[in-house]
Amino acid sequence: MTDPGPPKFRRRKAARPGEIVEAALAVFAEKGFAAARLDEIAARAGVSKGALYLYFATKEDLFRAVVEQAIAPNMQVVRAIIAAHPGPFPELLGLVAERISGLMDALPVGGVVKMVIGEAGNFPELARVWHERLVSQALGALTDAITAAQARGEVKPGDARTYALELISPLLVALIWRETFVPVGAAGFDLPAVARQHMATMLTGMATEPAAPG
Amino acid sequence: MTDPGPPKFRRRKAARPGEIVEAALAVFAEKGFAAARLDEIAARAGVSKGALYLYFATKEDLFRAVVEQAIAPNMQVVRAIIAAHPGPFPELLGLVAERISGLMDALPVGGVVKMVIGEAGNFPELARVWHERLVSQALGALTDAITAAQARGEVKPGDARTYALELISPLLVALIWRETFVPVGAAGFDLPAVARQHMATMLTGMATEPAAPG
Amino acid sequence: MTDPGPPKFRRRKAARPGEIVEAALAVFAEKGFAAARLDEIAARAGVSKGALYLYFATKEDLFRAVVEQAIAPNMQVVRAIIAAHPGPFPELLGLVAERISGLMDALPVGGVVKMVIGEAGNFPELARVWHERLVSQALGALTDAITAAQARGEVKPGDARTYALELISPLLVALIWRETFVPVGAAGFDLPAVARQHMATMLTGMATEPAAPG
Amino acid sequence: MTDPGPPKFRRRKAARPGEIVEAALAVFAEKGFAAARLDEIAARAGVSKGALYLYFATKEDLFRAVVEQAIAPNMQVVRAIIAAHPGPFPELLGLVAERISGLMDALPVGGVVKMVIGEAGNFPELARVWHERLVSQALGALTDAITAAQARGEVKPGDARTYALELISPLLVALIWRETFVPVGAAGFDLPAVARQHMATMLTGMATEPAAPG
DNA sequence: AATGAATGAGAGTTCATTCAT
DNA sequence: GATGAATGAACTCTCATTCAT
Repeated sequence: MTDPGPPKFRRRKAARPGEIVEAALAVFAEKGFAAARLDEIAARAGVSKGALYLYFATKEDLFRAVVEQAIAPNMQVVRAIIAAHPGPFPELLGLVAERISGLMDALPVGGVVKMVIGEAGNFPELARVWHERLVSQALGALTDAITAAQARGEVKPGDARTYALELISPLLVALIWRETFVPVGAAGFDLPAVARQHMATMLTGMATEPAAPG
Repeated sequence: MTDPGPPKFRRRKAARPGEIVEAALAVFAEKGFAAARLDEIAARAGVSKGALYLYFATKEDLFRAVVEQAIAPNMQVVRAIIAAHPGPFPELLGLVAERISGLMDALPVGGVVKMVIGEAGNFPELARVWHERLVSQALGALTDAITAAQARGEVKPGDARTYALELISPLLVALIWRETFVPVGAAGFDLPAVARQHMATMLTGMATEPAAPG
Repeated sequence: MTDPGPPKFRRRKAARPGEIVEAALAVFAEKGFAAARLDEIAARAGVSKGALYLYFATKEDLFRAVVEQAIAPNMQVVRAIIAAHPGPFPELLGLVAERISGLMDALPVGGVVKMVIGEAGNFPELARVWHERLVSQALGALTDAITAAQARGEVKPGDARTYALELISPLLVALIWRETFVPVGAAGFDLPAVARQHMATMLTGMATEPAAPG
Repeated sequence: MTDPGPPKFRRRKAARPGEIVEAALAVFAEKGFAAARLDEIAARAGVSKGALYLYFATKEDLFRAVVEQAIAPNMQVVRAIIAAHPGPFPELLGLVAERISGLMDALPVGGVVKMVIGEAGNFPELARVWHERLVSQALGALTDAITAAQARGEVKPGDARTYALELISPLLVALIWRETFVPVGAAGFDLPAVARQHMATMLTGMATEPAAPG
């Protein structure tokens, strides 16, 4: 995301840390922090175990880098929600339905989410970073949009933050489901389909009653 | 040179395995499998490390016992859903709203859910057991009830399993949220309140006709 | 040397730390801190590598214990010097000559001295402890005795602390010599003999001139 | 991501090995062989770690070069003693007092001595070299001079080699003291002053008759 | 049944050494 | 010649597991 650096003749140098973080992400997401072996991370990154220490001081350091770096791609989700802010309510739901479920589907988010949930207790700072930079941003933007829609009379009264939770949760659970139960034979959920059906349900469920009350 | 230890009163023998599993549940839920230390489990159970091996052959065995034993209390949730099967649809939602959110709130489910999600990759058999005995039962019962309600014309067309997912997810996510982000300062969700609002929203959203008042 | 403790039935427990420190002293004295291998210490103590960690948290901790424990036996030297305090000067030299050279000869002091000199730079706290508890005590007691002898007119004017250094140094160097050059074929020095000759030389050299000056 | 490093001016090639040995001497003297890092040596020499291997095959090789090279400057001490050989005895002591203590004070001998003592056990060949080329030469020359003086009736009977030890030891110990205890707050010894007082004491102590004035 | 000192395989980490550039 | 990224053997340290008591 940052280092353009001088494209000198060093063959790998610049690419290495990225490759290592990528490999580490895969292993940490699969196994969790404690069960992940540096041997395996190194092997997947195609380097020796010692090479990891050229870029990261400890296993924890590498884990931190992984978790923090994993925020970046998911920021698109947050930005998408924030960008939708001022529009009418059905438009917001449409956005959530298509853009966000699409992103969740395309990016390797599932393993990361699983990893963050599983290690939050052992690495509270990272849980905090995820909350502050990503989750609370997304939930807050949605909440604000819903509050605005309520003020415009488009959405029923009710706790806006809870509405936001209601909107997002099925997508998240479908994602976690894919990581948790699909590998042992359960049928998965099609994220975009879930999103479409859920948004339709929520649109009806949250909308104020048609302008002509009995 | 070390701690004097607790007074050496004898303890009823039969209770030991249960106490151990209880202590192990707490530690596994907090740390995950690999990061959990048998030392800590033994200390919390008030027994020596060696005593664990009188009841469980390995750490994995103890973990399996924990995960399997943790299914039992949650079976109430499943049974509650199954029992509600034949009734009219709003009754079902009422049940989910009150009984299930209440159970989730009361039982120490959160840590267990986190643990299952986090370790599913490392212990697929356990993910399978949880899926087969608990999750798929609950989801299936709900799905069947929804299908029946659709057949009765009470619920709109749409994928019934997805509807079931939509119904349960916010409760699950609120639960995970409590485990993951509340400890680092985030505001929590009130499960019964979430359940009530969500069920109201879903009732309107899923109903065949605009929810007729009275 | 100290722990009487309850002579319970634990077979080894009480003796272990002492055995480990003893083995560690031998290896550290031979190799120095960094070159010493925990494998070798454990093997010499007749325990497994892991057992070291039942008693000492880290290699450094073990080293500290060794260096501190090594002070105790050498305290005899200090006490011998202090005890000699009030007597006439030739008596003091006699004491140094026989008692101290004998102790130095009998105790395994040489390796310890070598070790302290070699690691003082890497472990300043230990150098400080040795200085405060042992070396400075011994030198101070000798210095005081010399000052007193000067006041009584038995010893020539001159810096008393330097006189103390002059008195002890040949014994120390003979000790270091034994550790350093004897193993590669050099002839050693007989400590008691060195002490006797040196004390005779110093007695004459330090004494005030016979009462009748030219 | 890292340090920009020093400006890349080329450096005279021929000086390299010398600079490396100099830097290595400093680090080895400070830390000992095992605790010394080639990284640090390279950094202090202002070269890359790889460059060390252009001149020295292994760390041990470099250490050997350092220890052998460190003999050279100290040879002056030996030559000074040898040169004093034929003169009368008080002249010899005067030489030791002034020349040698001055050299010891001026040259960075202390660290080297500490290093040789500390590593003699791990590198016996080097202890041998030091003994043969330096220590035994110096001690032998002094011993010969003392034997000659005894033959001339200037010095009392007694073991000449022990007399030589008595003469040199306080200087050596004062040197070691400076390396070992002064850094942790102990008061140091002024080498020339120690030498002067000690030689005066020894002159009286060793002389055949009570030092005849004039 | 119960203990906890002891084990030892295996983990993370360091660092002398190598080699493509 | 010179670099410094990369290696891998060897180290310290951890912890599930065992066993004499």
